[in-house]
Amino acid sequence: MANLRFLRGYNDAVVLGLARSGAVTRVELADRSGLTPQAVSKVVSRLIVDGLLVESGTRNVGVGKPRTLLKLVADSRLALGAQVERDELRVVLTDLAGTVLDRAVAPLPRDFDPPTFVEELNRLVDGLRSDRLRSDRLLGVGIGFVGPLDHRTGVVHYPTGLTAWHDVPLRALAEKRLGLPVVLDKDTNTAVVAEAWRRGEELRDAVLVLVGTGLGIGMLLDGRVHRGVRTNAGEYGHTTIQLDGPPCVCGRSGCIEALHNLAAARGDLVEATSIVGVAVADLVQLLDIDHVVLAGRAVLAEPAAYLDGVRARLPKDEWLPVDVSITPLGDDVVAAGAAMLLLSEFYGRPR
Amino acid sequence: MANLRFLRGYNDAVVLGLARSGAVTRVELADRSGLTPQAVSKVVSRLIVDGLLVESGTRNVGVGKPRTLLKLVADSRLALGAQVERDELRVVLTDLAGTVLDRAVAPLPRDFDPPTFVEELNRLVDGLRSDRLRSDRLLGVGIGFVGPLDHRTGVVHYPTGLTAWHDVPLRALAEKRLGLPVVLDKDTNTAVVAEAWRRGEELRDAVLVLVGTGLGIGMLLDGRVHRGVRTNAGEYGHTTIQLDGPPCVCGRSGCIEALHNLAAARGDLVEATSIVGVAVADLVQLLDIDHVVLAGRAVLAEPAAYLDGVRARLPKDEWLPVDVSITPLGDDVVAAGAAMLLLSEFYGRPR
DNA sequence: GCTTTTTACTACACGGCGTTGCTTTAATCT
DNA sequence: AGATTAAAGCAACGCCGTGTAGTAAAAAGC
Repeated sequence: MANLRFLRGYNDAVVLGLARSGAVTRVELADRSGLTPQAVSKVVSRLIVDGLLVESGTRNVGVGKPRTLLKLVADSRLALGAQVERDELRVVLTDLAGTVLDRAVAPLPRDFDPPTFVEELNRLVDGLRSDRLRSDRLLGVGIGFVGPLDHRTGVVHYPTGLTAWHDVPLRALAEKRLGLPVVLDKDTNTAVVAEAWRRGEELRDAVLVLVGTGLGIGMLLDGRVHRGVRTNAGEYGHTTIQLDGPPCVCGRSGCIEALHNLAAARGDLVEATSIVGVAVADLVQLLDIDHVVLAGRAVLAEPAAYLDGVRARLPKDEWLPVDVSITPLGDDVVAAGAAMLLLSEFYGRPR
Repeated sequence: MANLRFLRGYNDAVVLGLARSGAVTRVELADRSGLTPQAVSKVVSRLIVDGLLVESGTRNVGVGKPRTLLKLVADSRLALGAQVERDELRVVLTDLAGTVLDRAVAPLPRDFDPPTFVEELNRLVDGLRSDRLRSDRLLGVGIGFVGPLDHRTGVVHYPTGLTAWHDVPLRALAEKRLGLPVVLDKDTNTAVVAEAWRRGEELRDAVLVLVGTGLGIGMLLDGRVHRGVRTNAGEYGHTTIQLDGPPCVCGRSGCIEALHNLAAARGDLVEATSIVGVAVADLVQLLDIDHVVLAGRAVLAEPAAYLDGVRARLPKDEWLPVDVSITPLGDDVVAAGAAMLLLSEFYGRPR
């Protein structure tokens, strides 16, 4: 279905998305969005009334009236984002521009259960929002969890190592306890949302590779996060890369994750990064993406080695340059992305 | 950009897409599209005026006025589709429902050049359109070509084995010679369009695996064909599946295609189909799709074996059933999909 | 220093979109 | 036969982006 409300929301999101990249003018917005100048004027005035944009000076580009610069009011809306790992909970506060303003980290007990988790989440969230936060600016909380889970219904299915989590309606539980809107997604997806939200239209086809104890990816395809039929896409760690390779915990053998972890365990960094490199090269060919972002504990421990390992394995065709980088958000990428996922529910393009 | 014309085109396409699956009523269209009954009435009356739909009887579902059945006028619009292989050109005529009405096949000379090809294409197209075709119903021609090529600009880059094809603006050449709108896409993409167009909303996340001399895939993700930044996505044949495997023509080693072709060459059908099965299982995990369609000369020669090989390797989790099938379009799938790609340019959802 | 030109931006009427509220039509139920 | 139920159409409406025309503010020309 598509109606006029959809139309307006869509165009508002397009303009706001362009404004996120930095100071712009109405004329540039019209050029880059394809909207007419009048439509841009209307959209911009709506956004100014809502406090999301402000005029900030002028820019002269030749003869004629100088263009009015428009700037995002980054702190007009804020969101919290949480990363849930098997041993740790991290919550960050970000603004509309995707800047991390504050963070809190707490350990989680071994094999924690849902009530324990929700209480701990509430404690960290309260700590972050009490400080300087007028509550009307805080939009909600995003949660990046390990899969499998269902993004649409907000239910955690049965993550390995967390025995008390079978079909837990986490979004509903958290919304009730926190009194705030909550969105739930896989950690790899929130991580790629972080990159997409911050870099805007520039990033349309990208993969974020999260290398920790496992190896998962978040896919941004044609500007949208690809989640698959059951929010389960991105399970790349258990892709076969050596048909007759060593057995893996997943039951199959020769998986990327198994080979990588074996190499890493015996201290063979070159081999470990090379396996990630081959795997990423395969992805680039399969999906035809132009950006690869590396993240996760393993990568952040040896960023240069992983960068080299991946870059060395990529196809060298000059007409297909692939940009490989380490996430500038570091350990915050999953939590910050969860916050931006929530921002995008309010200010991203409607579905 | 999104304006009112976009809005109308979008809703028209939604309704027409639902009507493609078979006879429907306005009430059902409203339910399934999310549009209000009144909006559906307006859309339907537009489509009836354009000759795309007709009322055809009533269906009684209880008390009250019976629902009016609406039927797609399948032959109100027609399109031609071409498949270009290294030794053969195939052109088919399809209607709005995706039914193949007629076909023509001709051999192509070894390492044919663009002018030769365009002439041969024109000859086959003329043969098909002279017969019974009032030209106002024929919308244009779609071409499924081997990659790499650029779907947006309609330029063929440099397919291996065709030395005269370096950056050839095939879409422009063909449009000029045929006097019809032309779209160009990779053969794997047109093939998956064929499945998507025929099966409608039912098919939203699927992969079509085309096994011939090479192994390529077409990806339908969230209802849209994923082409990647440079229309080059789907090069799955050269994905590494055996790190220390035999060298491949692509310069790397242990590629799916190399291993499959080696097994097939030595007549080991079990091994060949098993390799495709592992590769497809990897894809299902990575992309979280629920439909896999097998196609291509190798598959059509041994359909049962490939079906078994793939089904045996898929994860058995009951909550993730994956439907595996052989394309019912057989050898026509690429050409028919090219025709449907052209239909979708006119009657599919606008971008 | 004044006018002209160029460019940025906006006020307003308009056509087109889906929506709302009501009416008409055509079945079944009592 | 009348009541009830459901489908579908009609008309008024609110809101969307657009087209036209106008205003504002700078540089350029003389």
